[in-house]
Amino acid sequence: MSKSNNVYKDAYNRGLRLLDETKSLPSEPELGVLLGVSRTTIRTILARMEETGLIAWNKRSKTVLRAPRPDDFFPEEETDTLSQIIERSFMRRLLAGGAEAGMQINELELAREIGVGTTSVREFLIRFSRFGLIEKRRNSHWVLKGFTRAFALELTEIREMFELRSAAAFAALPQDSAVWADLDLLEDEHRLLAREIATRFNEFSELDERFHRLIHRASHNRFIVDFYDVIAMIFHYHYQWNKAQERERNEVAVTEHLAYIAALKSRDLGKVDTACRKHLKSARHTLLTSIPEGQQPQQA
Amino acid sequence: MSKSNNVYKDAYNRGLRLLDETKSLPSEPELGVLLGVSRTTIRTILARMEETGLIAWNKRSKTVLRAPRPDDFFPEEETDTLSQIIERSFMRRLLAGGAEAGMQINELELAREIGVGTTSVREFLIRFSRFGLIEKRRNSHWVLKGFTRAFALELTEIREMFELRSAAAFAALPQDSAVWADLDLLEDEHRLLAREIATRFNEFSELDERFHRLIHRASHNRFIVDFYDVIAMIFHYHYQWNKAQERERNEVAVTEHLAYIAALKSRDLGKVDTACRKHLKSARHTLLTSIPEGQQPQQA
DNA sequence: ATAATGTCTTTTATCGTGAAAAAACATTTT
DNA sequence: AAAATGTTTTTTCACGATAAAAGACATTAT
Repeated sequence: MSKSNNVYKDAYNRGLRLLDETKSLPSEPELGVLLGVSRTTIRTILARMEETGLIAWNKRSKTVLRAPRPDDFFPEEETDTLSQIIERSFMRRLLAGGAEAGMQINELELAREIGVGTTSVREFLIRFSRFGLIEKRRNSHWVLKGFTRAFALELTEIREMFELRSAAAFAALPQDSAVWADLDLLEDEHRLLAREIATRFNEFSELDERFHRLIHRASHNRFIVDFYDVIAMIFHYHYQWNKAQERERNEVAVTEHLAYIAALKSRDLGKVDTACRKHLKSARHTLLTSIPEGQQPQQA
Repeated sequence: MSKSNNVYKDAYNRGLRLLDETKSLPSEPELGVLLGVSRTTIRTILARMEETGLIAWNKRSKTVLRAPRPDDFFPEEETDTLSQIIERSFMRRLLAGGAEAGMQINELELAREIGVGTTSVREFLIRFSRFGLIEKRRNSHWVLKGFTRAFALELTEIREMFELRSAAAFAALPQDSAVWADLDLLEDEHRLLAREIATRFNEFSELDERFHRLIHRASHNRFIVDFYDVIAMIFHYHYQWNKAQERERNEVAVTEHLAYIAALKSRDLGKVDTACRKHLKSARHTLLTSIPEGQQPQQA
């Protein structure tokens, strides 16, 4: 097993959804753009669609024969990239207990446990190291620094610095900038979510990320934009294992976002600063209270 | 050739220097700590030292028989890590011209050109990506973003934010903190260098890095500390290819550092801020003037 | 009994290999 | 002739294998 065909399977699944909408599929290059894969993969997909009787394929003509059934789809778990699989596996071990700071990480063991090659694990760890949770000892093992209170504080310190700056840059953007329309759209989504927060509170995470990324992008600084990956990763996994008061948390956050948006639209730097600080403060507080006390970082 | 023994060769070379100082070598574990390698490697080193008649080795006794000659040392280029080799090779291509922004980077081609496996190149690129100069297209090639004016501006923006904060944290450190002694030592080195700047100006880089790292460490924030790696990398390579006005540049910088150090020692936050800003401003200016104008980033 | 040396086992670093996917080139269709 | 399809080549991704290096265990010396 040298390389899984998850790119094909994922694109195939997404391709199935196109069948509902049209009576015949567009050209191969067009499909490639639509699904974000190469023509090679598109042709593999079309070949299978023909095989399973979904379409009749002859050169340019790709006629839809029937609507896709649930069993036409590849199972979800087969569409994940290896690095997603490794990441999930690793994060589960890290957050779902038993991961002490200072612990050493064994590439070979991890690889065996997850059932993948060592190369993939190595590459994952290298990529993951930028999150500041692990560190490599020169030609030796990796060391886990732990998801500690210190980590959360260091993370939020940078986050606050970056976001305050980005928010100020955002407010200073000219009126004809496209971001204002994006902001309006996000505002509407926030309003909608606020109204139905009782049932849809779990949809907030995704909205939250889009909102903050929009703001960070105004900094026009790749280091600031990229740093949001660290924040997003931490929030994503952390709140997956910590659902305490999720509804209340998100309800408060939506309200703060709306105030923050209003401040941005006022373009009054003072108001922006206040609203931003208020939101960041409660975000930090939420994160910190969810980390057990007394957990001290063990540094060499 | 599955793995070069550069760890051994480098440790061996460093080990040779120990022979000048003593008549007999310490125990194997002690040597391991001294040279930063495992006992396995120490024993390989001792075996060779015995073979070449440098020492007489019998269990605990490791008597020095003769002083090492120049030809006892392994050639410098054999002591480099693969990633160092790849990095140098890559940076030469990047900085020494011909590297347009938007250009695509081919792992296989790079690997062939340097004469290493693709895995090592891949791992290097992943590690290197945190410097913000390259970017990966999802399951496809890497794209060079280029060492442009925009890059330099984004880099210095973060640098200034981080250093101002670190400097303030430094000045606020209690009098009994060990850093003040470190600062005194660095001050002495600066004074010494300032006196002999005419001949030793090329030694400034190394001192510069140590000084700024000391300050950044005061932030107690891993993201700030780690970010200095980006700065150090850029400065290291950039000034290796750009020696224009090196002496003048460094002369000014030494003076600014001394003022900066004095400000820190005064523990007056206003003075620290002023001195720090002044130095950072001239550092930015120096970096920017060395980048050709009109070179625009090509973004998708 | 502590700390060294001697020996054996495990892990890391790197390569070559092969399938998946992308990209390039050639041919046909509109 | 522009854009599609058909075909071939190249590149990326991931694995298992192997030597270097680290680490663990057993034995011996002080």
